[in-house]
Amino acid sequence: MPELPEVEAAARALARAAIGKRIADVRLLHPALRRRVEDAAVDALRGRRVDRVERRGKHQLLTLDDQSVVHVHFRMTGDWIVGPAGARAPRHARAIFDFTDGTRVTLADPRALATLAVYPAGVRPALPALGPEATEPELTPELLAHALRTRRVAIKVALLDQRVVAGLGNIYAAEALWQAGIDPAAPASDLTLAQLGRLIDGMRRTLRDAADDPGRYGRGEAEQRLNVYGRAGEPCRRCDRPIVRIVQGGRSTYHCAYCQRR
DNA sequence: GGTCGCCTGGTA
DNA sequence: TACCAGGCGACC
Repeated sequence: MPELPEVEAAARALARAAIGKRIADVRLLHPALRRRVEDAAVDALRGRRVDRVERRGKHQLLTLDDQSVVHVHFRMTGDWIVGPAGARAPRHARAIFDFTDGTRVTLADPRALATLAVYPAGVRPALPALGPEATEPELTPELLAHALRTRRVAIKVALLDQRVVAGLGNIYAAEALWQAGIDPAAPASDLTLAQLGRLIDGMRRTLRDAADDPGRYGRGEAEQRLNVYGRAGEPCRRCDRPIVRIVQGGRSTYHCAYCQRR
């Protein structure tokens, strides 16, 4: 559940489930998480109260009452599952937070690529640099042009760079480019201000549509609102020509070669 | 510019 | 059995 609207929904669910509660126990169930987090750091969470839940880009930060911070990134397939403590661990449970009121939040993550880090009070969480989010008014064509001025990489690849714009993933980057009628292979620095304006509109529209229905994309109703992603060979909803799949930076890009030509 | 590794699961 | 997968960092 990796792109911004989904992480936003997850962070809200986490806030509802955790803020104000005291941690009774934390267990890391997957060796990849245990490798990354010291036992002592996990133990130190016991007895702490969750004061704040914040989202920055696709990162989630839980601030505890002693000002220590738990940093979680879902990567590809992470999600929160809220339920009663004492129940059987959900499928693909990788970490479990039990609260003293008898409730539980589980990090479920089939691919086990999600990351979790604990920062003691006074240690700043080591978040990577993040650009503005597409929905923020400070993101203007001029600012985007500045960020991309030296970037010869394909615009699709640049959009996945969270330092440029925070929150877009592989699916919505392709969708935004379709909305804007921009060739995903165009060098990022070649785009005109007019194109960048359309691109920002396309990102906002894509994210707004997704936020209306933050259910899982890739199946069910959510995928019906995708215009290009996963639709290779199917007709473009604007011009009826077939959507094509290309690979950029090792990842699939779907686009309409007619509507999105240079 | 690109590739690989991290992990596991779903699907052709 | 092989390929694909929504992220991201390390590396060439």
